[in-house]
Amino acid sequence: MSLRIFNTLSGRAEVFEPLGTPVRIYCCGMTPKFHPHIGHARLFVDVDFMRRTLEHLGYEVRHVQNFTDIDDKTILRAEEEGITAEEVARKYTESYFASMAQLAVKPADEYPTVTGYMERIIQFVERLVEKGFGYVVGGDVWFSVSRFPDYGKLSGRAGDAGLIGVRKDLEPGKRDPRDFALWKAAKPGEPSWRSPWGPGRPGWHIECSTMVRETLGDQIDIHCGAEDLIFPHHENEIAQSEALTGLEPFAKYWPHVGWVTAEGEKMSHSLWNFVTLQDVLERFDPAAVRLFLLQTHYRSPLAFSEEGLAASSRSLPALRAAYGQEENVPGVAEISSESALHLLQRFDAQLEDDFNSPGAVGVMFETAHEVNRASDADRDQVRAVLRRMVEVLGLPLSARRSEPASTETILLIEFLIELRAELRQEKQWVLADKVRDGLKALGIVLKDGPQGTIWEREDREGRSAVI
RNA sequence: GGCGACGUAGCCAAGUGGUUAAGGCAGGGGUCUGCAAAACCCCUAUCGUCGGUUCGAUUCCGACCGUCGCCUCCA
Repeated sequence: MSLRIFNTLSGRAEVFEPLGTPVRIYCCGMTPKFHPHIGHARLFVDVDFMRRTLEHLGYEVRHVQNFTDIDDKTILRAEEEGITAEEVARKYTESYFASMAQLAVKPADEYPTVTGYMERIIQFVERLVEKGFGYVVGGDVWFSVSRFPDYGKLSGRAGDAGLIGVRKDLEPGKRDPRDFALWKAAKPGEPSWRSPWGPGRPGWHIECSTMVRETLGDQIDIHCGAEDLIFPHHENEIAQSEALTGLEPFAKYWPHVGWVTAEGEKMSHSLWNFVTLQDVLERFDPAAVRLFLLQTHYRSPLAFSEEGLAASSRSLPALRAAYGQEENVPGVAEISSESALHLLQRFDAQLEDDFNSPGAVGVMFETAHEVNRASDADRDQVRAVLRRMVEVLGLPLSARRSEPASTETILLIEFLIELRAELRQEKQWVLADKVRDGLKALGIVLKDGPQGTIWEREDREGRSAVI
């Protein structure tokens, strides 16, 4: 088997054949104009899962993700908050990193920003003008779509069809309704940068073309982002980049991540119907949030729901128990148990089928059950495989939210367990149960097993940890 | 209007032209336990509707119904 990736460019899944090593991935990041919401989390968790899959399958990966730290929205937000656009970008970029760390999203290798690449963006626009793909009107620079015959190949909006829906009222100076801004002259009071065309700032699409080229090269393997970026953003990126370099494809594979909806509608900052990640991570275990997101395939629409999050939370204790605590488990390479290897193969097959995370999650749960079913001889091996699966899915199972219990608390609990053991020996069931119920009320759960009684702390929705 | 996605058990969600249609949550029965908890075993789906192709379709094609999205800033 080999990895297959759905490519928006061709409209079907294709066998993944990288251009070289490392595999170069660029992901359109966020505009830090507010706290990230669940929709952002979905994109970045899914992309992180793709990256982990590639690494698991033996590829070396170089992953770049940008921040659009200056645009109309950050400027607007700055006015609302009474701070500078720069401060807005910094504040919400920090919020992004805080939430992503909780979700165990691996950091990208580089996080370019618009402001950090301003000179090179300007040079990129200059080259496009020189080559006749851009034209200057006043302080604005426009990309001339008619000069790029391949326009529309990603989104399927070509020719006349592409015209429909484009803003009807032609902006002053535009020669063709499809043309889009490479550089926008600054309005009074707006942040601006000096350029050959006067003070202004980059159009929305040129930043990504520039940053891809500067950080990864003229042609890359995978360019991802959310579905809504297909048109016009990614379409325009292709036009700019391929026009400049004369090389195609600009990016070989274009997987696009689907929506998160809230109450039947697409969740978005502009509709104000979003749930911030901060808020969700406050109320639910980060591992449950990540699991919830991964339980839907990246291309399918995902309906946000508290019930879904709660269901994912409830599935964690069993998974954590099978995952185990401190035990040393063998490395995946040393595994000989046939059932363990078979499970891993089935897991990999799901990954290779266009990053089928729900399928992979299914195999992971089967593996967790197999840990309990396996013979003593095989258990560690199955557990090792389970741990690898959890790692590839990136579930932060071992992250612990609550404060560790103090030594005194632990001694006290152990004393009560001893006391209860004696009561049980004397068949003083009422008193023994009173101890157990009392601890339960404090969030301490006792479990009697063949080796004695163990205790766990129940934190939040369905979360428990052996301490 | 143009382009596209989706409709599988109570809920969420994979998947397949023909043996038993994953997995999670919820529910039911059982084993274990002093009772629980955990764990394990078992049970719960004629795959939106109507046609067509086929020896055979939930899976392919068409129509219809329903839900959602992009075409304007959007992850």
